[in-house]
Amino acid sequence: MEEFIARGFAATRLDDIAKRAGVAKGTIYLHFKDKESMFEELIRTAIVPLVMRIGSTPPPAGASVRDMVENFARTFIQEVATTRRGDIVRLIVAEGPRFPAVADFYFREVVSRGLAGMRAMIELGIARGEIRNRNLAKFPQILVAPALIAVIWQSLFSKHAPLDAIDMFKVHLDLIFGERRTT
Amino acid sequence: MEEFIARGFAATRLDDIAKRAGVAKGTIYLHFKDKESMFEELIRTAIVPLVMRIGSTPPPAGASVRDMVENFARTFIQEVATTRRGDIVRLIVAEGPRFPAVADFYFREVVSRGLAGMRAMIELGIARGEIRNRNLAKFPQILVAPALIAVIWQSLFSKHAPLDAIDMFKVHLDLIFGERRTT
Amino acid sequence: MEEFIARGFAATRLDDIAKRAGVAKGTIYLHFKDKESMFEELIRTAIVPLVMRIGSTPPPAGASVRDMVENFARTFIQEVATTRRGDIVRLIVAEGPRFPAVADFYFREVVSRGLAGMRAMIELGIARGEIRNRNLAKFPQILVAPALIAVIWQSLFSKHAPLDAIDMFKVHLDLIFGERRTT
Amino acid sequence: MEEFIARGFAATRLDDIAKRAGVAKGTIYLHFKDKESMFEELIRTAIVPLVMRIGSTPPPAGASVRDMVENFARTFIQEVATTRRGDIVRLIVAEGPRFPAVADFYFREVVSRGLAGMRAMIELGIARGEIRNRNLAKFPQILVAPALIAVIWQSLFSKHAPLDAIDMFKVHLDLIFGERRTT
DNA sequence: TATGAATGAGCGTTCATTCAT
DNA sequence: TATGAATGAACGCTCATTCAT
Repeated sequence: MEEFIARGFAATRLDDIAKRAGVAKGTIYLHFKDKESMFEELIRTAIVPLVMRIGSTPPPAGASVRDMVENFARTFIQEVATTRRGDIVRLIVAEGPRFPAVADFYFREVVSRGLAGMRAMIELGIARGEIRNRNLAKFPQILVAPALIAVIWQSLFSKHAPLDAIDMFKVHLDLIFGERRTT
Repeated sequence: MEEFIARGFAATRLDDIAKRAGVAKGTIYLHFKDKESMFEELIRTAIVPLVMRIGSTPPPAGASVRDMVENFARTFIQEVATTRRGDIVRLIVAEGPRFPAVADFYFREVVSRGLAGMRAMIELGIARGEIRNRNLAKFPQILVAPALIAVIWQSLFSKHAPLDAIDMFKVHLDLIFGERRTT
Repeated sequence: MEEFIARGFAATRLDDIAKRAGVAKGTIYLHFKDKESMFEELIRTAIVPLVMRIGSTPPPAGASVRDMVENFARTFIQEVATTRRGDIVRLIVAEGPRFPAVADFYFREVVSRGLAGMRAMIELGIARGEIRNRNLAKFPQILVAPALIAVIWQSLFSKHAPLDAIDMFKVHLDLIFGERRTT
Repeated sequence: MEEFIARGFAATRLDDIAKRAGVAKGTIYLHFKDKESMFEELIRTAIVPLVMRIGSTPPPAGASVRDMVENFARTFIQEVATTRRGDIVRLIVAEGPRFPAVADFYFREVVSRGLAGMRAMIELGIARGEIRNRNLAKFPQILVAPALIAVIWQSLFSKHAPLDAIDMFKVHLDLIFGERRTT
């Protein structure tokens, strides 16, 4: 996976994967049909812990919706956006169009579920009066957009200009939930 | 450029580029040092009209900041996000890490300028009282995040679930500028 | 053996042989030094029953030489030429030049013995007055030539044009022994 | 072609072909789609001069059918059976079953035409009273069988026991046309 | 004796790059 | 300036062979 992340699908050599895995080249073919299916399977298995790592954070009891979303985003940013795992997301963006199976899987397992979860939260926030804008439930993408931006920024521009993703997300939450008096 | 967009750097063959360009393969080397520098130059020259297309929209006289931003976003979404040009952005996200020159150029010419422009608008909005959240000026990324999301969504998931990017952006603007009474 | 017949030496995989034999791949190496010697041994052991099947037909008591030869040829054609066994002969023709040990063995065990037998018959036929051409004893190959042709035809051209090998052989015998009045 | 003859299809390496042809390996792919089609095309183009070499011998004026056939066979044996060209025939026998296109072509261009020519000669021989056995026309294969045997013998057994193919063929002709008084 | 996972040399094929024309 | 045939390094993949169990 590290090799695919570092070089992309086409530029990654089976030789390097084998070397890094500490096995002979032929051994790879005992586990995978070919390079393509290896890539797809690796992505698939890499996504599961990615989702787990996010989903496993239990919402604190008696928490406001804002706290829940903030918790969620903080976990994502700390555990994904600012680590090598974030590059998996970038890898999917990069190779998705040429690997429909990857894009399909990602949409099904991560995107649609994640958005459904976000939508539920938004609706809860609306019901509780924490969120005023009722249309937000139609576009839960807005809620997560800055987190995704953070992932991309990290890979491409962090050395040009560091970005405090958590701070950014808090400002974003202020837009949605209203500004807090204390910051 | 079309070929690079469709297949990525590594999977694109000079043969196909030459065919599409209507020249012989050898002719390419009269204009470019090698495949890498051709890619970098093409990206560079492709970005300019991309920026032009956005920047050229003159702000309507006497417009509110919201109108200006909305105009801007509408142009971007119509002219970039929902067309093949949007894939250039995705291409940069995909190949950027392996082509620092590309990422550098993109940051310098597009991202930093774009964000500076956004920041100026945000500050104008704050000054005029249109925008309440003063912290937004620290993170102009938030302003454009949904537009970028739209680009990525278009490439990867539009066939799974179409996304009305303009509607989404309007909701996003409502978060920033406050909800309009009439929609 | 079936695998070697179907695909030739080089294109046959030990994997398939092991599967067909119902053993693990490694087990093969307990019985054979390597693929080459396995091929040679298999050919050797396959030839024995091939010869047996032909040689075992007892000449009918009081038979004419022509009857003996015809019997012999009929057995060969029915038991070898028109069955999978015939392909062993073709396999030897195909791989012989690259496996001198195979060609040597085949020459020693089958060809020279078979020709010696044919020569004896021809001489008997000449002695009994059944065969007029005394020179035939110098080239017993002529006697069996149509049978070999039948084997090759079967493998290569039977689907283009079927060949009644037994009828052909009878005509051939007519040339040697003189035409019979009744057909 | 020499390489295929010497080693068979599967065991022949493109490297060796390129080396022998004095070109780089990649150059091969400017002329042939892949190894298989190269093999098929080479066989095809090798057969043409093979046929030409035989068919070009003009029948001597006022020749008997026996003379014509003998001439024909002598040319075949001298120009094909006892030279490297004969191995092309053996190669077809060897690889034909795995290359239906080759077997088909060979049947169409060589076998069926050759047999038709032989049949015509036989019928002429019958008409002229040179050949008594009218059934021979049904199996022109018999006429050429010893010539084919000679080809195979040459490849496999000539070092064990040399075979005078021309002498053998004369005896064979004696069987068909009747023995000549003088030899 | 039997296994089958692991090996790695070797093959067919591709494609960026060169250069004689 | 333009060509495109030729190159050959490099890659994905196969498969005969080995060896720890």
